[in-house]
Amino acid sequence: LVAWNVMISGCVHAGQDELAFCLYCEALQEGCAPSHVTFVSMLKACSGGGAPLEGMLIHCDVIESGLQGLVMVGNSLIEMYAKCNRLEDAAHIFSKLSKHNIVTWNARIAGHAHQGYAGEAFGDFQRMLLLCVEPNSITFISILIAFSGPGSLFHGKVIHCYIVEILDNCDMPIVNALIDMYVNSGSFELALQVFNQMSKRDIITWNAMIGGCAKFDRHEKALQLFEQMQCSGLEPD
RNA sequence: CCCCUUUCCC
Repeated sequence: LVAWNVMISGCVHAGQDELAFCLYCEALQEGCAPSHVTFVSMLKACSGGGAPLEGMLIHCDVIESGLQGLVMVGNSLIEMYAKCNRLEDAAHIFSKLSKHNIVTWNARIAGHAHQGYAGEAFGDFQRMLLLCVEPNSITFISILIAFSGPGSLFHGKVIHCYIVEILDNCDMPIVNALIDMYVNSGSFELALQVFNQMSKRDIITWNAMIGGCAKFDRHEKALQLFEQMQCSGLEPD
């Protein structure tokens, strides 16, 4: 079983979703009982390709296996339905899951955020805080995605302040998400301000900021940053 | 083998 899981998760990581399906079917035909690891990988394969029908088939197998109560499996089901644009089904899984951990909340917040339901995402965020679930980096990134759009600059700033207030040092992915939020919310100046204040930058930081320059027609600034990036020793990708 | 996340592509 572990051998099957290694191959299946390997395919999913490599983006070979259909191959993962073939292997999954073969494993079943050989009488192998899938484990929660198998399901997590297979549900990810369905999310990646936006394959709700396959996802539902896997969901049926999950129920048959009796593993549907495991929080990891539930989280993967929520993610799969959210990525297949089926937020109602994701919500249904969420409500039936007795144990919600930080990943469960993050999956829901990210699901709402990516589909433009900023209010829902923020509501989830507030509810998890009320339940005293500690937000982590991924929570903050997900809520920033919710407010990455025209007209949400104010909310984005509020979240930014909140993050600064409760975190003494944000890690790079959060700051990268902040830059992206400001770019998409229409404030090039604030994005640049955050960028300039960073002590460390990775390739995503540079890409986000250079892409931001392009969106605001600041081509000379984009070129300048591009050169600066290479001076800092990073290769463009 | 082990669930959620940020740039770009789609």
